[in-house]
Amino acid sequence: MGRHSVKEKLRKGLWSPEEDEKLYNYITRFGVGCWSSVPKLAGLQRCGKSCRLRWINYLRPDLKRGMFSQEEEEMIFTLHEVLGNRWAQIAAKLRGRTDNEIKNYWNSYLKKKLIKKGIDPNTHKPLSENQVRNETNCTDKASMLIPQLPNVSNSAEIEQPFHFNKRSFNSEAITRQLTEISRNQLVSKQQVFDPLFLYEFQANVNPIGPYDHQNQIEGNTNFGFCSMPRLTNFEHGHMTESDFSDSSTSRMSTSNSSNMISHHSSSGIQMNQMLENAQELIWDADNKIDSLFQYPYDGIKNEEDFSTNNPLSSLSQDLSGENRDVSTISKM
DNA sequence: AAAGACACCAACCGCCCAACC
DNA sequence: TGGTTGGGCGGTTGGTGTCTT
Repeated sequence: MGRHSVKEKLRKGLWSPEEDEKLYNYITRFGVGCWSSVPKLAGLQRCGKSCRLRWINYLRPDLKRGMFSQEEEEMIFTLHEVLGNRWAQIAAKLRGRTDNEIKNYWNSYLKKKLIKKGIDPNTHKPLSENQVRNETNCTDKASMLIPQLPNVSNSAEIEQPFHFNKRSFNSEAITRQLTEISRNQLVSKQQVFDPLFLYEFQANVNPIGPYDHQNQIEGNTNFGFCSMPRLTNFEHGHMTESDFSDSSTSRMSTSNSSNMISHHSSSGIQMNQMLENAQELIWDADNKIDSLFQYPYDGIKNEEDFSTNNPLSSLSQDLSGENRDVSTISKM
């Protein structure tokens, strides 16, 4: 930071749709070479670092965003127990999620949930009674805001409407969903090609092939940027019920959207074993996690096994006893 | 209806490390 | 070998929306 010239007037704060468009167009066209040169080449009044962050946390086409699935919550919980606050490493195991997103989710939701369960979010060990009392006092209001939901042990139950409070069902949340939809519209138009292509040509920038990126970009000139989540997209009046459910369904169907996740998920036995393996390798977190995920995955093939054998299952169920997805709300 | 409290999250900050010269 | 630069990361902040009183 602070390495740019003081004379330069660099913008800060929220990104405008125009800025997003410039950055997106530039990266999709030329890939990422040197972040420090990106703003200049893309015509942005931002520092390279800011561009990088914006791309990684928001514009990247392979971002999943939306609500976290049960599997993802379990993954985060398990990984955090082993890795601690190494959000980047945790994010690396959750494709489509950013470290920032996971960090925020942890701090705003999972942490409180753990405390409420009497578990120290730092150590993942039970809090003493005093600690529980103190923590609970500190987070009473927050706890009350966390929806009290029935445990969900199978996907069918997830489909059922969950109890929600005002906070879990508000226009802000929906607006975020809509923003996500808008962003997806942008991205989906790009996904006539390999969604991961960017990574490929980041490594080997070639604006021409193997894809004709220019044509793709030019063919996508009418995508809608929506960079400021809370200011979008009602005003456009484009949100139809089908839009809404389509998008939420895509997130809701964890069998689809979390294929990537289930790729990392496993049966309870495997998960248990993985955790044990990981804990034995505590001196080397990277190796630990790699060992966690070195097993072949074919999704959670037996959720009963998972629930029965995974020591974290009861918590996980409680943690993710809801699938806080607007699709369930939309059914109400 | 208004003001304060609270929650969420995008973005920033500052540090660290590796690569380069 | 030491200085500079760029990228990555975790912690923190500030803006905004919602809820409560």
